[in-house]
Amino acid sequence: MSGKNPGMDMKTLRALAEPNRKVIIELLRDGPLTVGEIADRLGLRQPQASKHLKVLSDNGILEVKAEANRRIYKLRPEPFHALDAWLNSFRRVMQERFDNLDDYLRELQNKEKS
Amino acid sequence: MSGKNPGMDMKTLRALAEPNRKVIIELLRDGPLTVGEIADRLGLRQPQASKHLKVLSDNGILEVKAEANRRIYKLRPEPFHALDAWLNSFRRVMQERFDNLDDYLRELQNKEKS
DNA sequence: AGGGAATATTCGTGTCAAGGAATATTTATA
DNA sequence: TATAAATATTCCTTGACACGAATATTCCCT
Repeated sequence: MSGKNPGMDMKTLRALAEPNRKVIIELLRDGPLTVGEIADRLGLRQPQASKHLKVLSDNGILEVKAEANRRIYKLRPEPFHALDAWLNSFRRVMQERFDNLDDYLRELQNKEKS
Repeated sequence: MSGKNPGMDMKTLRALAEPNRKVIIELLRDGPLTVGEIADRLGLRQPQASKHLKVLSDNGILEVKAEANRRIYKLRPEPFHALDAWLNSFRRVMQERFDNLDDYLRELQNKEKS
C-alpha cells in the first residue's frame, strides 16, 4: 500500500535512449519548433526528423499542433514528471546512506547456517 | 559559460532503457544483491542476469564486490545524480509556464516577412 | 489550376543487441 | 582431490530499429 512504485514507463526511457531524439528533446527545452527547424539544427534530413518526432509523439513525450503547412512540436510535461517521480524513489541511493555492504555480508552469513 | 548543459550520458539512458535492467535497478534500490538472487527474483537464467549486470557495471551504474564465490552488485549514486541534474534542466517544461504557442506563432509570422 | 513548400509514409537494407545453449572459471565442500 | 555451487563468457540466431531513398500528402501562393 505505502510503497507503491512510481512505475516509470519503459516507453519513455526507450524513446529517450536514442541520440537524435535526446537532442531533439534538449532543443525543445527552449520552446516549440517546427519539423524543418529541428531537422536543420540537428543536421538531419527531414524524413528522419519526422520519424523521430513520430516516435516521441507516439510515446507521449511530444505534442503537435498543426499550423497550416507546418507542424509545431513541443514537449509535454507529464513524462518528465513521471521520470522525476521515479528518480525520487532512488533518493536513498543518491544519499549513499543506504547500503553498508557489511550488513549484507552478515546477513549472508546467517542464511548459510541452513 | 553560464548555460552549460548537465550533459546526460547516452550510456546511462541506453542501459536503463531495457526492461530487465530497469527491474534490476529497482530491485537494487532496496540494497545490494548477488547474481543468483537477482536472477531468481527476475525469473531470469543466470547467464542473462550476468550479461545485464555486466552492461550496467560497464556503464557505471553498478559496482561489484567479489565476496568469495559470490559477486555482490549495488547501485552507484553518480548516474542518478547526473540524471537528476539533466532532468532539472527541464524545470520550465515541467512547470508548463514556458511555451505559449502564440508567442511562437507570432515569431513565425515575423520571420515570414523576409 | 498548377507549382512549390513543408511534412509524412513506405520500402528495403544493414547493424546491433538480447536471448538460448553450451562451456569456462573460480571457490567452497565433502 | 573430486564434486558441486556461483558466476562469467562464447557462439549463434533472431528481431528490432535507424537510416537512405523515393514517394505521397497537404497546404500555400501566383
